[in-house]
Amino acid sequence: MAYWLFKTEPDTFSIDTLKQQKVSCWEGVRNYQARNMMRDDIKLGDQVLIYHSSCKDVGVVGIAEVVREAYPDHFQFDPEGPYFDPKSDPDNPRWIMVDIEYRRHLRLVSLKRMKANPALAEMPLVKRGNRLSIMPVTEAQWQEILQMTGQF
DNA sequence: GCCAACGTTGGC
DNA sequence: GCCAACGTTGGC
Repeated sequence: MAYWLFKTEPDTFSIDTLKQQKVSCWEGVRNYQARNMMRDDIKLGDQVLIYHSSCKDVGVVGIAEVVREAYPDHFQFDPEGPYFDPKSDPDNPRWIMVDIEYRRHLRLVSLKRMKANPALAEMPLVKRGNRLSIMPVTEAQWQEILQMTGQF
């Protein structure tokens, strides 16, 4: 079982939305590096940290679990939607998504605290200018972040 | 709203 | 294949 961190803007889709829906597809990833991780590495049962970006309280806010592995992201074929990609071929879809299921909220672990923690220095998230919306998390980093919530 | 950093595009 | 221009991300 592997660990991941998924970024989301809570104004669009938050941990609360996920809790309401229980299971949600993770559509709209339009970055090749992130896509390749979903395609090749993200497996059923993997654990996911949910991270809120571009908002007041930036940081890790909860946990989810992968409940469906990569399949075509149909939003790429919706010309009215925000994730439309006119260059994607329906017979060979360019973009994929996975489904995740809500597990629990966590007490916020802010980006500020994560940046200040030497144990997390190697996370892409805390490195300057990183824009990956999906990134791997090591077991040590996972444990450290859970510790930082003060809940465990 | 600003702007630095990054990925993508397209001319050559 | 280079690289400048452009658009987007995302913290602040």
